[in-house]
Amino acid sequence: MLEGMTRPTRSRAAGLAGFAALIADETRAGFLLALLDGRAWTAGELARHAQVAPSTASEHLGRLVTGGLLTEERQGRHRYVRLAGPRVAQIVEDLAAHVGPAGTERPRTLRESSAVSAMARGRTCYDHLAGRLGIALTDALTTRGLLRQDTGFALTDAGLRWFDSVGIGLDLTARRPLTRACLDWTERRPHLAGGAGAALCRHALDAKWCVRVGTERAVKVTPEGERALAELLGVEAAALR
Amino acid sequence: MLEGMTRPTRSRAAGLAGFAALIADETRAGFLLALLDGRAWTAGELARHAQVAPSTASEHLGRLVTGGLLTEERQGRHRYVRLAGPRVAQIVEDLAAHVGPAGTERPRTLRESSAVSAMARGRTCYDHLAGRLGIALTDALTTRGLLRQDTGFALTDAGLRWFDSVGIGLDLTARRPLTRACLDWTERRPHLAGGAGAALCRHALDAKWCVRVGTERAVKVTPEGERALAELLGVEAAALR
DNA sequence: AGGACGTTTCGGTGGGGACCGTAACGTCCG
DNA sequence: CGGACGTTACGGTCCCCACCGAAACGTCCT
Repeated sequence: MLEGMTRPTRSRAAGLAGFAALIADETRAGFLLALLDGRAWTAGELARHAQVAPSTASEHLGRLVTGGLLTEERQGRHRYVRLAGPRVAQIVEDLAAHVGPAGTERPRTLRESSAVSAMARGRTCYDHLAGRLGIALTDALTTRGLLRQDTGFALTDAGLRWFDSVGIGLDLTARRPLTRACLDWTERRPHLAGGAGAALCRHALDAKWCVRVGTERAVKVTPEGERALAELLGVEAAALR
Repeated sequence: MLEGMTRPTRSRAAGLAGFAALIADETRAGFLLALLDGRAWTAGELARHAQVAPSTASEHLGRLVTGGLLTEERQGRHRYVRLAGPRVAQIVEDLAAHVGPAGTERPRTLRESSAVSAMARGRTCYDHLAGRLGIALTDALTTRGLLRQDTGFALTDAGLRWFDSVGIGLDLTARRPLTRACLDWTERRPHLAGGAGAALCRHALDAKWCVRVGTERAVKVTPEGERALAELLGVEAAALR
């Protein structure tokens, strides 16, 4: 029996290939990685970032928006784009994390080197915290019995109370899962993502526990942040450096 | 300041794009979807499945193996390939699930239609169970308090005892997470994956709770399986049809 | 040994798409 | 109103790569 793919299977393959093709271009991949900071960028900013002509960037953005990876907002003569949502961010993260170890190249200049080490110390990963900072928080939550990792990756009842006591609201009714393990590509270990990770990150930035540094995704912990994290989670300052 | 991507960032973009390019071809995507059944296929089988010349399939397999998506085993004149591991399977699943709703096309013939409905009823998803069967098991575990989904996606202590009592061994020391939510592209809901999902699937096949049907990933529940699932988890037979 | 079969290598062809420059279109602002 | 600026539409070029067939290479079996 000359058994080929049935048509629905073939159609699925075409869809999968088409979707992957949106990411399978260095310029578009650069856009997506930049947009992993969770903010909105203009077309021109992305063009300069990826070092291509504005017309080229415009075409790429058209494809990414049509393909559902990005959403756009027009404001005057500007075109702002951002990742279409947590689902898309997660896919890009997962792919980037899988590639991470192999695709890494050593920094050559001082600027590059310090940018890399700032990213490794702490950064945002779309809407949650990553890098050593993200790992330190995840570890602290775990050792204090607020987060369980042995049977999955879930907050405990004590963890729910902790978020409440700190004043970080969690939406337990959201369709989005409350916790999710996001693999860190600098630390090679999972850190807290999902609704709770996003809420924690938002609170950390609002309460000035950490602030964005530079133009990219890097963040650094403030002195107040060190105090708060030591008091609330027993995080040692050394783990944040 | 003419701020472009730093070299490490550029390199990450190239790596991400290169990896995505491995999936961004309809033939290779078809291979990967076929291999999501978790078994090893020969080069010729995949060539016929995707309806390309053997030489073409050979080239594609070379790229997928080099790129780390597949592993190969040579046996005599045969070249067996399989997905390189759960991590790769998860990435393909996630991408396919994200594309799923848009890329679907209606079946035209009776054969196609019955194949589709068999897949929707129950199938393997690399190493765990999916389709209505996977959902039914996940729901049953949840309503019986063996699996918690509200604060993440994790087995409870009662859940650990349940697996033990049924005689399904779980490796609590494995690097791989015990539970993970895998989004089902027919049901649009999460089902149990990860180490526990794989162990459950293996046991279900070993104990003949379900058997593979057809040449693809579809499985169907046996009468013994219906009895066992009703007794052990309170699953009603109607939920499996 | 010899034929059948699964697989691989190689050369050649064709198509898709990434890129740019130019020109046009809107918007903002003096 | 007119110039600066961000963005887009278009035409054209170039390169990459998916594909095939033919031939070669191993392996299995008789």
